Amino acid sequence: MGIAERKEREKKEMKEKILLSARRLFIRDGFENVTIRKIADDIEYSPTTIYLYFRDKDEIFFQLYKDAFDEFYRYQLKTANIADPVTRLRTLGEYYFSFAIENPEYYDLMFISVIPMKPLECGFETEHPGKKTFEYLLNTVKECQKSGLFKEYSPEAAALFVWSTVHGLVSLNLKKRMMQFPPEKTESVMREVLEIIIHR
Amino acid sequence: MGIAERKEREKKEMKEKILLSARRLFIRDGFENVTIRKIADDIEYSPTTIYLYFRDKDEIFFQLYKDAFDEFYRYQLKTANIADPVTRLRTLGEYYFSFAIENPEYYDLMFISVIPMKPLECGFETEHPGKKTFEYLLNTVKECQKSGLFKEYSPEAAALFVWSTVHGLVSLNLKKRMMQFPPEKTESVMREVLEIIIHR
DNA sequence: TTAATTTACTTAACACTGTTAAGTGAAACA
DNA sequence: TGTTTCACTTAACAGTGTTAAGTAAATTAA
Repeated sequence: MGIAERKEREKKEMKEKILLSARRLFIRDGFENVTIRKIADDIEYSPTTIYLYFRDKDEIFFQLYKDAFDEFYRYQLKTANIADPVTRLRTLGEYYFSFAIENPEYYDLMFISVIPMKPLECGFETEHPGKKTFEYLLNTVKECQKSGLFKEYSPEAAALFVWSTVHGLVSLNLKKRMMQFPPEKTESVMREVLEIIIHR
Repeated sequence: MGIAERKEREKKEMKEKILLSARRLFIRDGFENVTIRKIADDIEYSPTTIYLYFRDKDEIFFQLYKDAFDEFYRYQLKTANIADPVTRLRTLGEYYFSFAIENPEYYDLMFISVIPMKPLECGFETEHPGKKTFEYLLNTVKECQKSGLFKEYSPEAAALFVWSTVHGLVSLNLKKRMMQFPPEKTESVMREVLEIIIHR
C-alpha cells in the first residue's frame, strides 16, 4: 500500500511549494508585502488551500525564520578554520555585516521584526534557532579572552557587547537611521566602528 | 471679522485632538494596532473626518515621530549640567536605556520601524528630527576625547560606536532577541555591556 | 464493477484595514 | 432672504487574514 506514503510525500511537496513561493516573494517584496493571496496566485491554488498546510500566516513565516538562522549559521561557519580567535572574531563581524546587507529581509525577520509566533508554541527558549549562532560567537569571545581581549569582562557580556554593536550598526543602517552621515562616508564610518569593537 | 481666526483655531484644535487620541492609542496598543477607525471612534467623529485634517495615516504618525524626538531631546538635556564628559556620557547611555524601556512604542517609532513618511516629502536630511540628539552625543564624545577616551578614533565613529552599542542592546531586548539569557540575568549583563563601552 | 466514503480543493463570505466619491445640513456671506 | 461655502457623514472600493460550506475526484469497501 504505497498510497499513504505517496500522499504523505505529496503533502510534504505541497508544503515545500508554499514555502518556496513565500520565500521568493518575501525576498523580492519584503515581509509586509507578502499576502496569502499572492502566494496562492503564485503557486496557482486558491488562498484557502494554503490553510490546509499551514495553521496561519505566522506558521509560514516562522518556518522561514528558522531556515534563515540555519543559512546564517552555515555562512558563519566559514570562519571556523581561522586559527587566531581575534582575526576570527573580526571576520565574524564582517560576515554578519555582509549577511545583513545581502539579505536585508532575512535580517529583519531574524533580528528586528516581531517574531512570527503564536503564544501557544512559546517556551522554545531552549531550542531557539539563534542559539547555535550566539554560542559560536560566545566561544570565539572566550578564545579571545585567553589571548587578552575582553579579559576583564564576563564572556556573556563581552559576546553581547560585540553582537549589540554590530547589530546596532547594521539595523540603524538598514532602517535608514544613519542619514546624519553623508552617503559616501557611511560605509567607512561603519567600518571604523567595527575596528573599535576589537580594540577594546 | 474674527470668524476666520476662530475657524483656524478650531482647525488647529481638531488636529491636536486627533494627534492626542492617536498618541494615546499608540502608546497603549502599539503602532500596528492603531487604526483610523479606532481614532475616529475615540474622538467621536466619522473616520473620513480625519482625512480633512491629515493627508493619510503616515502624516499623523510622522508628527508623533517628530514629537517623540523632541521629548527625547528634553530628556537627554537633563545631563547637560554634568561637568565630567565621561560621567555625562555614561549617564546619557543610562538615560537612553531608560527612555527606551519606559517608552517602547516611541522608541520603536523613532529608531526601528519604517519611518512613516511618503517619498514626496523626502529630503529632510538637513532638518532630521534626530539630528540634535546625535549632535549632543557627538559633542559629549568630543569632550571625552580631550580627556583621553576614544582619542584614537574619529569623533563620528566613536559617537556612532556608542550609539550602535546602546541601540543594539536596547532593540535586541525590546524585540525579544535576548532569550539566550535567563530573565533574571538579562539586566545585569546589559549593564555590564554599558560599562564596556566607556572602559578603556 | 459499483456504491460509499474520504480527501483535496474551491467558492463565498466575514470582519477587518486605508482611503475616496458623493451627499447633507448648517453656518457664513451676499 | 437667497446663495454659497464648509464641516462632516454615509456608502463604497479594493485590499487583508481567515473560516464555513460545498464540490468533484480519488480511494476504499461491497
